[in-house]
Amino acid sequence: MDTLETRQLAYFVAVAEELHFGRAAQRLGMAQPPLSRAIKQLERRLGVTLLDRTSRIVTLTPAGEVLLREARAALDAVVAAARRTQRAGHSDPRLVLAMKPSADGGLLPAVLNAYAARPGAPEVEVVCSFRERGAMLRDGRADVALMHAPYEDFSGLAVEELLVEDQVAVVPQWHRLAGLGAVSMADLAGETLPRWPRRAESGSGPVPEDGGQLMQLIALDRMIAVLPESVRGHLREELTCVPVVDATPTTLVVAWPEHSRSREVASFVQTATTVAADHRATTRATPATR
Amino acid sequence: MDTLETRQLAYFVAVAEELHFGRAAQRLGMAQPPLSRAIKQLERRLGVTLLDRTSRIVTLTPAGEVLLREARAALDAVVAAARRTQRAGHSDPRLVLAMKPSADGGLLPAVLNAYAARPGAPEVEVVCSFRERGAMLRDGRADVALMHAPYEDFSGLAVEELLVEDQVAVVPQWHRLAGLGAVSMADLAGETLPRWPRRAESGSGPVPEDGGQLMQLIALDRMIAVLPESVRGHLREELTCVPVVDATPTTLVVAWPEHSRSREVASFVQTATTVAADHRATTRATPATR
DNA sequence: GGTGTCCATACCTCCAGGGTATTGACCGCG
DNA sequence: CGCGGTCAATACCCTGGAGGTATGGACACC
Repeated sequence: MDTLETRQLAYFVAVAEELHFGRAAQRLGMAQPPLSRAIKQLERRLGVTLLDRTSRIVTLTPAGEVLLREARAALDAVVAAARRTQRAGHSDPRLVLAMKPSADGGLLPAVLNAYAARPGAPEVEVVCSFRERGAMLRDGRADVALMHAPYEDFSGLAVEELLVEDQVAVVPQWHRLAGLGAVSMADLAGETLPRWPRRAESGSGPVPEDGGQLMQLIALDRMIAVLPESVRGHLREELTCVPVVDATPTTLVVAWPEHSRSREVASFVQTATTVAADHRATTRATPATR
Repeated sequence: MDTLETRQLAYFVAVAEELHFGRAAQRLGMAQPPLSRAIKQLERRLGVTLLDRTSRIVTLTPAGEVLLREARAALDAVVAAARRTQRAGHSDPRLVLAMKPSADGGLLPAVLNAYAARPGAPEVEVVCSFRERGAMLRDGRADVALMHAPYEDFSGLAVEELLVEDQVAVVPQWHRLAGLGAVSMADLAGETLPRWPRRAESGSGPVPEDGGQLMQLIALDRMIAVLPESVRGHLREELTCVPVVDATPTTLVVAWPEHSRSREVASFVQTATTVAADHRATTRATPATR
């Protein structure tokens, strides 16, 4: 038996996500009957039932859930292959760095300068994405990313630690906590904290789409947030922040797709780690400048 | 533009590996012209030249090298998806453990017993592979593997350390080093050591295909080997071993495919780590039993 | 220049993937 | 209980593209 085709995987993912052949077909831009056939053929090929369909409702079997997970990963790998190849071929070598806005730990400028100083270093294109950086690495839209452990999913990625940051609570200046020198997590009880959806779970409460929106919500006193202390440099006037003594520290890491150890990526990672090491040394020497 | 098909990737990999359209077509079980067309179509689709062909010799462009790497990974992911799905569906849940023969650090029996004692634990099928365990995890032939850091490629895999082992030199009993209480790497100068081909490099010297063959070669005085000390328990009569004081210690790890965090795998990993911790504790209490 | 090698082109065939129309199972509702 | 509504499955047709054969054309070696 030869390997599955990506088309089949994409079809299955669509159906598994919609749990509805009609809608899935619509989403795929095709009619429903061929889709039904394709899925059935896939099941025959694997010798496994993937979906239980009672002409009223469609559900995933355990095997179907496995395939959904695996198929997503495989499709990511395929589109990543295409994208990386295109970028490797289309002259103009650029390194795409993905990051969350204002989440560079304050050392991005230094890193970019140091990297640009390297002989033969390509131009670095910085793209900002609030909650997609892992996926961007996996599917080839980005080459390296700044991410925060332990809050993100690093499967398929290689990482190198840059620096450990304590966390601070970001609050409006007139907030009850604003004057305090430090607070603990217990002091935050009762406050609305943002919900970071790990995997598209629709929980209750607001889900900020980007950093600006988050800051806006905080300024409006709708919520407060616990963030790495390097946000201090990026706060708008009416906000301030208070150290949270017992929040687990967050680690800024540089991440890249595991196998693609290109010269440019390796060089960037190395630059970033050395700059971070310097940074740690100097801030330790002159602590708490603010 | 929609995604590449696995067929195209497989075709490209074949050509890129053979660097010869005729042989690649033969290997794929098809005629040469359609293959040429398919590759050309792939290049058009990506907008990138993958191969330089001068009607005499075929070479990979840089972009082609990128695609070769990426395509292999993507194909692995696809076949892994199929295999894991089949295993998830075909009743009879078994956990497949891949290991190198006699490379269990002496704690496999305890791990298997402890795991079997867990309620609802599936049967464990142990498969031995001398130099394919990483690939077996990546393409879904195995669920977990015992591997040795830092000698293997762990990209795409998650690992958990089990135990650190010092290394010993395995030599015939009549060998000049056999009587010594310990040796250093310098003492091994001039000896023939096995070449472990990382990625199908054909270096000089013998390349043992499996452990038995290796031991045979040692017994025939054709070579000696530096291995983790837990091989002591598996040596044939005419061989002995000598600690190598300055060899970098090797770490026995349990590895599994990064995203497939199934209950069974997680449970096995947990069992293995606790058993290993116990093992470390007891061997520290009663050191050097042999 | 002849010959062998090897990739590209031209042209044909055929099946698999896709479309339309319809059936059949299941539910809700009057 | 019958009626319409919703979906997936089935039946049937049709077209594009994957694959095959024959041949051309570039290049090296003798």
